[in-house]
Order: sequence, then structure tokens, then C-alpha cells
Amino acid sequence: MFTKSCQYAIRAVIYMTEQKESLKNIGVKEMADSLQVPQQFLAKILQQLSKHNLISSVKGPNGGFYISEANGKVTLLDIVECIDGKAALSSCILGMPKCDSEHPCPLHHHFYGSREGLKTTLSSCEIGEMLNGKLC
Amino acid sequence: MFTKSCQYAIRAVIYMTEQKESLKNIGVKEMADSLQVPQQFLAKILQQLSKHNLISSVKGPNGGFYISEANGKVTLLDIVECIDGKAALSSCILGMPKCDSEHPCPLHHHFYGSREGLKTTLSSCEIGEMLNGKLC
DNA sequence: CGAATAAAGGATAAAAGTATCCGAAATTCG
DNA sequence: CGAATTTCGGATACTTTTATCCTTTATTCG
Repeated sequence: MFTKSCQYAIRAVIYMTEQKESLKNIGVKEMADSLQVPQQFLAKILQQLSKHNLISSVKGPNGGFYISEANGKVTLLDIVECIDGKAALSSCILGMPKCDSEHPCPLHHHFYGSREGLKTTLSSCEIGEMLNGKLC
Repeated sequence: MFTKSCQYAIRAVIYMTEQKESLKNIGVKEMADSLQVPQQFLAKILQQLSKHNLISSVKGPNGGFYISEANGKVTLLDIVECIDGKAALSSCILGMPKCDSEHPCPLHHHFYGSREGLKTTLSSCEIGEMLNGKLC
């Protein structure tokens, strides 16, 4: 479904929203330890999210990652598309180069609904709302 | 969603059901050409399906792959699980080692439904029925 | 300023998935 | 039988993903 990179990204973001009370920045080390994922690999992923302004970061002592006001509108769909690419949830399920409602692959109609439902669910998960306790 | 191997497998099986009228066996070359996928790679995949008795095959001249009576009950879910593994559609969407309704990951409840729906759709696609024109 | 800290970024290595090559085994047909 | 055909099976190469290593850059604090 999702790549490992993407799973780590989602888990890290959820972890960050759960640590909201502690108003300090969260370091990669802490996250990697808590989530039990490889630290350097997670660092790359967080940097990618940060570079695309989905989360925020500060360098130096007491630095780390945090969720800014502007990041509040970011959704889980944004996270997924940033890490796995837009095609991950939109390209043909059978890998056909051209597949849409007019030129559908044999399974197009059977899976279009659940794919769209998935995207709807992901796009309804805003980081800002997750900070307030409600996940989706 | 599915690996390329799995996409090829599904497409090949669908192709075979569409060629039912021509009562001859279907060779890898014909399928690879029609589906525009690498022939040797497709061969491996078909061999794997054949070894697990999801499709049937005969060697030699005029040989190839075919769908036996017994293969009629095989579903697309069987195909997917044979190629991508059972975990592909059943393991935690966030990759957590233990994730079930009692110890759910943060997204478990949000995606359990659509995952099960996906599996239900796939398991309702029997090869035998596809031979008769109805895909799912 | 200088040392310590933590993200950023480049390079490399390991693992998994994708793809190709080639010979062996089985079957058909002349 | 012998040649041709086609799946079967092992080995190898290429590509992407996953993971690690190490240096640079920015920031904090004494």
C-alpha cells in the first residue's frame, strides 16, 4: 500500500502531533527511538517533508522538528504524496499507461471507488486537527 | 498498491479468460506481446501461478498455459496473494508488527473497512465466472 | 569567539524488486 | 528416433528502495 518511507513519515507526523504538550522541538533521535525505525533513514524522510514545507525544523542545540501554524492545514494525503509521489494513489491499479473512466482497465470501475475513498480519508486528516486529539 | 509482478499476473489471467473462445493453449510470447510486458519476466510469473495450481500449463509444441476446470474457482485474491504474498493485503498499513482491532495502529480503524472491501472485491472475481464474460 | 548540538546534504552500501540469459526437461510431429 | 517447440529452472544483471556513513551548515550557549 504505502512504502516503508511513507509509513515512517506518517508515523513520525502522528508522533509529533501526540507530543504537542511538550512545546519543544522533537529531534530525529527521539522519534527514531520511540518509533523504532532507523534514525538516519527517518532523518532523510523528515528533511524531505521539511523541504516541502509540510513540517518545520530548526537546527542547532534544542533544535528539531515541529509543526508550525502554517503546517496545520497539511493533510496525511499531502504527506503520502510528498514521499510516495502523486502517482502512488492515482495511477492505474494495473499499471496501464492510459486508464481513466473513458478508457478504463478491466479493474478500473471496481477499484475506483475504494481508491477515491482512501484519498478522501487521507485528505480529511489535517495535522492541525490531529493536534487537538482527533485523528481524522 | 500491487507490485509490477502482480499487475502482470492479473493482466495475464484476465487476458487468458478473454481468449477462451480459441480453445488452444496460450504461449508466453503471445501474452507478452499482447500485454506489452517483458516476456521472460512474465514467464516466471506464470510459472509461479502454475506451480501453485492457480493456472495450468503444458510443455512442448502447441503447449502453453490454460485454465482448467479446477482453476475455475481461483479468484483474483488468490492471484494477488500468490505473487505479492498474503501480507500484502493483510499486514498493518503503517507496518506495525502487531496491529489488530484490539491493538490497533492509529490508522487501523480508518482503513480497515476499505482494505476488507478491496479483498472482498478481489475474492469475488472467480476465473470461472470471468470466462463467462462477467469480470467480478 | 569557540565548543557543542542538531538538521542538511552528499556519497555509498545493502536489500528487494524487476528483468534477462541460457540450458534442461517434456511434448509434438515428421 | 530426431528435430522443433515450449515450459521449467538456475544463474546473473539492472533498478529502485531501504539503510548507513560522514561532512557541512546553522544555531545555542558558555
